[in-house]
Amino acid sequence: MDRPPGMMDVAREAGVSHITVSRVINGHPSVRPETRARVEAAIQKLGYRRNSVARALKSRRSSTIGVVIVGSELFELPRILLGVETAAKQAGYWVSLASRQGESSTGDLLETLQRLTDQSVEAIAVVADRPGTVEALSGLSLGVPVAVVMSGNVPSPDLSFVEVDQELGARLAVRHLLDLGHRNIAHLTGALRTFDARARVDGWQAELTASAAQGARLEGDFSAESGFRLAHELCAAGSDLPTAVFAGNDQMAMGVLAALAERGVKVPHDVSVVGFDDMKGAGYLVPALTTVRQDFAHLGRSAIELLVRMVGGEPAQQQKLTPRLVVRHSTAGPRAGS
Amino acid sequence: MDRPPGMMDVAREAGVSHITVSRVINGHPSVRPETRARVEAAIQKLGYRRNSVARALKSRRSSTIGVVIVGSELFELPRILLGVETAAKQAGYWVSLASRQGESSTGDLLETLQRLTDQSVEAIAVVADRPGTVEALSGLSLGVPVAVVMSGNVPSPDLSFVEVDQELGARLAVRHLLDLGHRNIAHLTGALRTFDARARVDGWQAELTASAAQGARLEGDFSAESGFRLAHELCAAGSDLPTAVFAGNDQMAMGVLAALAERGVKVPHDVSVVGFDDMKGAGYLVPALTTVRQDFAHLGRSAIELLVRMVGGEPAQQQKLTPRLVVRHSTAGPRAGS
DNA sequence: AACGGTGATGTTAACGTTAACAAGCTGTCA
DNA sequence: TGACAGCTTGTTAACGTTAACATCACCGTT
Repeated sequence: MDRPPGMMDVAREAGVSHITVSRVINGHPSVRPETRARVEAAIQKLGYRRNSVARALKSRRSSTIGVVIVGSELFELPRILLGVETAAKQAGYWVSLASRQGESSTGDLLETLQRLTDQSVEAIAVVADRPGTVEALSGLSLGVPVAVVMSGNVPSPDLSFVEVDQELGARLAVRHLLDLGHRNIAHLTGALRTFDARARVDGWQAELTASAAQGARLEGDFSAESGFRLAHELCAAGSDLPTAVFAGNDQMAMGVLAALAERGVKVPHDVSVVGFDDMKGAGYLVPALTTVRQDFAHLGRSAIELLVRMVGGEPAQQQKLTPRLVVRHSTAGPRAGS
Repeated sequence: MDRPPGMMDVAREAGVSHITVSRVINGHPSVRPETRARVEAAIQKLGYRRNSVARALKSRRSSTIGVVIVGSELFELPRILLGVETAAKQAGYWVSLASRQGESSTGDLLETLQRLTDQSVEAIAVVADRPGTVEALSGLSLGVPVAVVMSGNVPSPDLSFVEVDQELGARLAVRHLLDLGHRNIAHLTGALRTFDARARVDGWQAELTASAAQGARLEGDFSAESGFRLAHELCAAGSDLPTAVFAGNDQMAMGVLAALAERGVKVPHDVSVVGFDDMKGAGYLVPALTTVRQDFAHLGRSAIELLVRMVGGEPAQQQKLTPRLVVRHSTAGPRAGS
């Protein structure tokens, strides 16, 4: 025979019935040790492996979690994915991937989710950076637990949320600058269609008004190029140069540093710069970038752990992870004479 | 009833037998247009979706490709994954993820692969940066096509390889430096246990000896920190400072730039620096980094396309993608007086 | 000695699909 | 007219597993 051995084959080899084999495999208690040993020997001998597809069909448990990735701009996606995969493996789950490029027409999202449920995944994690996606999601009921990773703020009874507190992160960054004595703190935002960019703007704004400080806001898109361009704009604007810049993320901060270097503006002497993410190598920019660290692997892990609990019957919940300010050398007090 | 409708339900609704429904769904030619329409209406009405698990069980075609990720140091993994997912989707395949942290004990790798075949994936792509993994792989036969992504050079009749030509990339980088007039070109390598680091060393070495030039070689590990440390070592060594540094990747180049800035060594005036990868933002380092671009998405796409063809019966093959030198501002001719 | 309970094993029937074969219907040609 | 081809549709039987129920032996109890 060519096809891999099944329970029947093992059963024949061990001189028992196939159901006994099933029981051995699933660790069912009522199997005589001796029988168990015989079955296990047969399994060894034949190199039997359980057919997980048949198992999924019969038991309606696929042991698979679907992961949908919506925006591909997510720079730190791999770290999330790694956390997801690790946690899933640990919990005995598979990870099935489904990304969606381009803009989120709601129907298209639904189609992706359905493709996933067609596979009978037991739960779905949606990594989404756009509020639109979350709204689309909150409407439909798929019959499986869904957790949204990264975005928050759209409470829905059936959806779980796992996110790093972006607003808090922004506040930490801005407060750090305020503490250093800055009163004019510009914010070069990420793409405002994304959730995190908005939350960071909110945090920046809130902290600024709380301290009666001020600062310009220019919209970028998370790319280094946009940071570069906006920093130049800022400089070109002339007179009231901010003494500190809060960039939408580290990529943008890179662009800012590049632009300021081009203009001969010294960081942090003339202008302080703060990023967001703590991307790989952020500590080796020149100067080493002060930034807000997000633990992406943790994010992914939490999402899966939450989903596993939801599969077990627990209700949806919202989880906010706490970002951490990492102070390096791109921030300092404002120049005395300005 | 609570469970989703099956073919039987659709068949009843349309007044045909379930097998006709199957034929409609699979686009079988011999179904009368009128019948087809009736079935399609029933499908619409009931919101029927094919159960892909049952399909996989019966037809032994799961439409799933397994992706194993071995090293997690792969900085550019997400781009590969994106290419993989996109191509897979296009070809009508699912992507099932399985990463393996830590060092590659061969048995462990086998276990991961088997977990994948247990799911009856139709093909497996292994993203591996270590030669060890490839060797382990070349031994065993899993019964499904396997393609190795990233690593190359271990020809095996059953394995396909898709890689960016690392050696060529290194040669492009070094030749560029040679063309500029550099004769002393140091190489700060990536982790030498990885395949690409080794190939880059080879390329650097080959090009150097071909031009009777020279240069020191220091081993790093692809991290910015190692680049930083090694660049300092290089400077501390004293007298015969190289006029150019070829870093193992862009991260290391970042570290190099940081270290040189600290030492007051001007790039590119005093020393030229070349990286590898063309990571996001490489153009916004100070100075903008000359580097070798690898098209990772293309890599992922090629791997999947190759696997799909292999599923269709084509033999294994090796594919090398060509990297491209991106010249920016971190390279220039050596200082006249040195 | 008969009874009920428990623990170990087996029998049967799904899960929802597709493959293989069978059968009916239509139309054409000898 | 009958037969054969071709198109359409249906019947039956898997695929490999698990759930539900059935069976049987064995033990302690009354």
